[in-house]
Amino acid sequence: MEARVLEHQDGRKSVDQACETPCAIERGMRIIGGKWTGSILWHLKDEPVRFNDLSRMVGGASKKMIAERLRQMETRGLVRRQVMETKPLAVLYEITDFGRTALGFLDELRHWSESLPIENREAL
Amino acid sequence: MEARVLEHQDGRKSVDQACETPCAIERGMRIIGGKWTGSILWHLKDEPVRFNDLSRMVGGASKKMIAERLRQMETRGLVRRQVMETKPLAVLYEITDFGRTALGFLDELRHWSESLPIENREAL
DNA sequence: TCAACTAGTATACTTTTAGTAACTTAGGAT
DNA sequence: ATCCTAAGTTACTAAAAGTATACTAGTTGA
Repeated sequence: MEARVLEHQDGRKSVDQACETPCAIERGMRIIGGKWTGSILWHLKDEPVRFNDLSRMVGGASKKMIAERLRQMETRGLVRRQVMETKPLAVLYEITDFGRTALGFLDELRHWSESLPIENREAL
Repeated sequence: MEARVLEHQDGRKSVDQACETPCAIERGMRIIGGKWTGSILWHLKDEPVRFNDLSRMVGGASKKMIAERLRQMETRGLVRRQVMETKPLAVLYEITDFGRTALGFLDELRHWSESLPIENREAL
């Protein structure tokens, strides 16, 4: 993280401790920063939610997107899928303990986002 | 944020207070969650940085990406571009006070990301 | 019987984003 | 002359994300 620019005697430059490739912030963003990922996780924070209810909650995202994200989040261990063998079968998505560890900064992000001036909100 | 599922007498369902379209978390992600945006901002936290130095610091991103992101961040008020009329002209990018307000959760994200188990780090 | 629900999948198509690589314009050093 | 630097831009390609419709197959209620 502490990248420093070095200047050689011959004028060439190089960067010490550059983020070779994705540094921590970038890696984190790739796990939690995907479109809809944060929203979905947030909506699961209180209780397990069924697929269709979830897609109703996350306005703007199509079922295809919700399904794709949920698969991805499942393989990454953020959510758990459980099938309830009830009459009209129900599939519940539940946040995992690991998923819960991400709620902290999602909440910070939410606060930050809500405090934004109008012009920044508009600029979605 | 507090979406609730309502069941009507006739069996139809709807969601109360659904995230009509992008809720706070989603909006925030669209401002700060773009690819490289977080990294770039983070690298500006200590001091203004020149364009090429920045692109060396943010490994993996091309100059085109850095330039695009910087333009976007500039219009969103996260960074400021200042041209120094020195012999070989220098362009400095500086974080704004507004940009600074985002450093809090970027740091949280960094902590979270660094604490991830290997299998999640690999899954970039 | 009809319509709406469940949890998706399938298909097709468009748009947006990300990525590479080469190029520009101008100065400085070897 | 030739190469390096700065700060980008341009052209093109590839991949991701989006839309929208239709479909499965079984359930429930009017």
